[in-house]
Amino acid sequence: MKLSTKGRYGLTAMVDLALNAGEGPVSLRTIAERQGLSENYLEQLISGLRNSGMVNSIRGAQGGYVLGKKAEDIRVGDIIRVLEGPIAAFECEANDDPECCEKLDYCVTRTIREKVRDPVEDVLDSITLADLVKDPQTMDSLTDDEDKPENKPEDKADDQKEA
Amino acid sequence: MKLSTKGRYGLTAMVDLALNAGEGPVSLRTIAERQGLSENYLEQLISGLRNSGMVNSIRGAQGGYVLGKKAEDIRVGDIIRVLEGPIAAFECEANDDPECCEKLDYCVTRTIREKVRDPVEDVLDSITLADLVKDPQTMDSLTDDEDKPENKPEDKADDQKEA
DNA sequence: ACAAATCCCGAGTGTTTTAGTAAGATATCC
DNA sequence: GGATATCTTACTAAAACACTCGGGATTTGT
Repeated sequence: MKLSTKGRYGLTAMVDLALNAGEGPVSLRTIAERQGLSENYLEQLISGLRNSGMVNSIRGAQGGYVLGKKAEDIRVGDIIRVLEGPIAAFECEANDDPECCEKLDYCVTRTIREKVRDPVEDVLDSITLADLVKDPQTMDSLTDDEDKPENKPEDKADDQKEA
Repeated sequence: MKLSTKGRYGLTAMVDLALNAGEGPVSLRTIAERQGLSENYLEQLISGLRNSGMVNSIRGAQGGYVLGKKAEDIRVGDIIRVLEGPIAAFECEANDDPECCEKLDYCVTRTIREKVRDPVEDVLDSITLADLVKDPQTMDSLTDDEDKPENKPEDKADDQKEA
């Protein structure tokens, strides 16, 4: 479930681009250097973003990349989908027959698929690049927690590695 | 970003268990057969779930697994975290120094991390196993909540302080 | 025209993760 | 005691990951 470097680097690059929108193209070398990423690797990642129209490229010296649309029209979900494939994909395990679920009394894949996938995608699609470069307080409508306790629940249910 | 089979199989098994709650232990073989999964593989996955207290095991003949808490107290986010590690993890790329972001004018990782991670986790944590086994229409409150700003996912009397 | 900068593209590579299989040990019911 | 289960560890083929590398195409400045 965690984002791989593809998603992280790509999202980072997009935010960098958004921060520098309207100031001419930004080269991959510039992004790679100030974000501490591999330029060559970033090249591969951004090609998908270019193909999907989220960035435009300007070739040649003094070239680089610019956002292909307004930051508020680029959704985080779109970026993730391009870089990492479908979000929270649940596929029927039995086979590709869409009716297989009907035959199995206990096939729960479809239920999970319908109920979990969409809300997650909705959240990612509700956040745009513009949201990511806005000042923190304007993000409150998304996080909705000005009085968030932020207490770490003491159940450490996520470490089966150590111990 | 997509769930691996670990998350899918584990979630599927948990839903299966929830559907059969109160009817005695369910063996992995039973789950594996009716969901079309590998029993041996499922064994490995469920051990993490057991260690975190989400399922209890009964050994021996006629043994199996039962939910360790009520279905409404088991969050999908918890299951995913146990099986797949932290959700939507963004780590600082530079190093582990929490102050590294302060030094880089353009380090955007922290921004993304804070703004994207929490909403996704919130969604996953707002869906419980009970939601997944409920009839479809009762799930509407989760999927079309974009026009109800007042309906924040308040802590619905969940005591995640299990002994 | 030429060199430098830059995007573009595909191939190659070491490491890690995935998605299991397999086998044996332990515990419980009948 | 035997059948049924959980538990635990070890092993592995294949895929994905996270790059590196080399070369080609395009534009800019001189």
